[in-house]
Amino acid sequence: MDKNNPLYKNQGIHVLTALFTVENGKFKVLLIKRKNQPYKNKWILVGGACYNNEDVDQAMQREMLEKTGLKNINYEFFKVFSKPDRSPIMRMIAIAYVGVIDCNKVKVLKETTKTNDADWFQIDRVPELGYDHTEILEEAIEYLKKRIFNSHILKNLFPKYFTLPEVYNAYVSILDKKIDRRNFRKKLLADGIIIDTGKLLSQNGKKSAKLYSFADDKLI
Amino acid sequence: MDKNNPLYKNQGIHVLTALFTVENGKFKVLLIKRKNQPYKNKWILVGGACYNNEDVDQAMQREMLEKTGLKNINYEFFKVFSKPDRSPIMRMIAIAYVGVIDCNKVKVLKETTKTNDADWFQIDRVPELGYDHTEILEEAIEYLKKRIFNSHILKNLFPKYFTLPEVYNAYVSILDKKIDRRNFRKKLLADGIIIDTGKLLSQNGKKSAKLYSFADDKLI
DNA sequence: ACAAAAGTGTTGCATATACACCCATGG
DNA sequence: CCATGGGTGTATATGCAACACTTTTGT
Repeated sequence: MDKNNPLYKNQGIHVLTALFTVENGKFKVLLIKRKNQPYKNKWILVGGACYNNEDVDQAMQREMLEKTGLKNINYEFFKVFSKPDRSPIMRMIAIAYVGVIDCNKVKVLKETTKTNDADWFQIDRVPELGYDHTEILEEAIEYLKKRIFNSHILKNLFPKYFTLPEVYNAYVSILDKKIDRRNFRKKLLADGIIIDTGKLLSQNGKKSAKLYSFADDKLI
Repeated sequence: MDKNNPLYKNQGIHVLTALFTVENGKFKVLLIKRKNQPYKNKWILVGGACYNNEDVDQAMQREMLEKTGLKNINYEFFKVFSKPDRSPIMRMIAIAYVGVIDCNKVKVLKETTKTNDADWFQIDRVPELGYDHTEILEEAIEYLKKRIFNSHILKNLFPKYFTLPEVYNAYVSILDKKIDRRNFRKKLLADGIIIDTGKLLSQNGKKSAKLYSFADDKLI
């Protein structure tokens, strides 16, 4: 392995996350705006370099903490993006993740050394993104839709206790289609994804809703 | 992105494949023996650098061609390995694939500039490998077992036409457990993985066996 | 009383599993 | 005629999808 062989010198490892939330029934993704070239003033997904003293999962946890202030977030690797020319500066491979959090728990930094804006965008109102991030975002959405019933990826979207209608509405927003409420409840309970806590939440003008929590153990 | 920042300079992208075969009912993996330090004379999985003018899939196809002389092989990415110290020479990330071929179609090079031996090893007789390849091989086997019924990954293990007992025995060898022959046939036909060609193969001392072929279209 | 939201069970269909006997051939 | 190996169907269980009415509460 010759570090100076032009065939494979100056390669870089990047990690990035399509970080989603659901707010008021709207499915949204966190984007940041680049301050400098290349893609100056373009919106992109959050991410950064993988440092030499950490593996890619650790790098993503660090980036997540730096970008959102949150620790121990559930997120999942979904694909490697490696087109040779995906970055105009140098050969850069992207290890891409999907995560879902409660945007109200987060204070996103509007300005950093590299960005001059940050915001949650409704999925159907995302502008053209820098780099190959438009493609990455599309694949991230597809991945999330596939995994939503077989993982705890939504665990950080809700507080410890939540009602069934809340989680139901999140699924509908993300999948962008109707789901049968009875089958939905049956499936999440049968698969042990959520647990009936026995508690009730009284709400004005409505029948009280049961409170559930996510199961602790990991799925597939 | 500063190429000289010591936090993330001198990173390298490697691709490697756990290349499997089944020969005489034995599940085997292709290993090569390193000629030089580090891990001199240790056996490792086949792989190499991803060049700057190709994406990781192209790099793997090129490596596969160089290592086995075969083109257009079905193989599947399964995991990124990125522990900081997995290579003692430099920071090296491994994009890992699984592939399955017919070892009799291949003339593996016994000696190259970097290797002084190459051979197919029965899975239960694999020696301790260099780098983190023992761990990668274990995960590759698990991945293959999971994917074997939902992909065409075995397509290159057989000639164009094959009999049901042949493919059945390969599945049994790889999964290392008994499978019901009737359900096996039903499943592969129902899922459209294999197609009955209507041809028959006469064999000595046995009832003639039907000839099947893999379906062309891609699965999941 | 009624509107709005939350609660809940049953049936049919499809998929997966378990299981055993007959047929062709060569020695 | 028997040993070997290849062929095949049925019955049960499980998982998934379709489907509507009742309860609570505030106005």
